[in-house]
Amino acid sequence: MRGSGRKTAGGGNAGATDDGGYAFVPQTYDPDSPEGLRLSLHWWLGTTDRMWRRLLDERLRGQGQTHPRWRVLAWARLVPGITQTDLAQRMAISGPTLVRILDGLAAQGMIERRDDPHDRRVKEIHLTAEAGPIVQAISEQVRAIRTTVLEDVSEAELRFALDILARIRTRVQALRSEPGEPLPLG
Amino acid sequence: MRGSGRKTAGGGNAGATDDGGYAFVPQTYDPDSPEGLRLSLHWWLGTTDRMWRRLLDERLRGQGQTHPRWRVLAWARLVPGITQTDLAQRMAISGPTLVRILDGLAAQGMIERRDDPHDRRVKEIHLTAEAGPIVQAISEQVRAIRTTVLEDVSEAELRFALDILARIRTRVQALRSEPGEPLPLG
DNA sequence: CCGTATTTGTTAGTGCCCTAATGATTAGGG
DNA sequence: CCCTAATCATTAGGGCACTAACAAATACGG
Repeated sequence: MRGSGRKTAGGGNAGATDDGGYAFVPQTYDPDSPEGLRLSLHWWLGTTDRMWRRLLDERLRGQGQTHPRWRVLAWARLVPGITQTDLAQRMAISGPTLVRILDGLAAQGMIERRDDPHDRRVKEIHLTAEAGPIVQAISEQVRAIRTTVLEDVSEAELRFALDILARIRTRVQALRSEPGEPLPLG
Repeated sequence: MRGSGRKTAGGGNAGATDDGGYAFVPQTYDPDSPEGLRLSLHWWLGTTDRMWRRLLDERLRGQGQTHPRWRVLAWARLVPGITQTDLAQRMAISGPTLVRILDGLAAQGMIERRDDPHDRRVKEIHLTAEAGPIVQAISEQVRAIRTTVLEDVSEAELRFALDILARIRTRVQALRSEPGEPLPLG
């Protein structure tokens, strides 16, 4: 079927099952060694997230939306009149990135930017009247997908996974704070 | 400092610590409820991956590289003469995406595309001579970062996390195979 | 009160990711 | 043999993410 064997040296724990092309892990190490486990976790963390996001984008495309656009709509419903700076922080994206997403949603007529009466620098984000039922429908759909995706993970396992992720983030942040010495090769 | 309190309704489990703006979780539910746990896991799965990737991009920028570019270089070293189709599958990205990355690396003189002598459609990807020491240095740096990031996660926990991620992917794939019924709202 | 610093949102430019469509080449069936 | 189907790489175009630089407005210190 796929990958006719040409130049297929090295790693990859691909079995016989067709997983849509997500089997390969670039491992030069024993997959059961600590080093191989760490490599695998990095790989599958990113790959699992990307697959999940792709599923959402696929389902939302029928409603003319995408995952980032949907997140804006969800926040705009939860906090009517939210400012762009606040929104960007909550979504953990930069200001310019948010501007593009808002431009697209405004062009669709889903949101509108209103001037803040107290501070003329600020703009309030509001859902339009037409957006209401669409946001409601997407909300239920997204929740159903999330429930199904995590159906095989118990509550205790969810807490444990969250704890592991938090430990990883702590280390990542510690490294980001460090200067990061340059490599010794011009 | 940040988020002066204007229109700060709804969720967010932001504490007093400055975490760089990654604290907000869009929760309309009790964070300790199963629903809130599922929402949190989805959020932190994506956020943790993005933070880790950003750290790598930041450290690799000094070498004129990025995370995706580095992954190409790693594969090209492991499988000399790998084809673009094979490479795209192993990286789990699309063909056109890979073409752009290869264009950038070729412009840097890090890789070169050679014609396959047996099949004139195919092109072999090879590292250039100058790339060798750079790839070696980056390899060690990336491995060191990965080891540090996962320092607080035991081997048993790594296996457990990999198992949970695999269960999630199984469900995601099952949903992607389904037709995905359209929402009932024009 | 005035000049400077900060905040808000924008544009410009780069990179990565996708789908759809195209050209070139190879493989296969009648 | 020839015509069609499949495969490999590319181009075209859209969306999301970033940094850098900027205009407008507000806040603040002297």
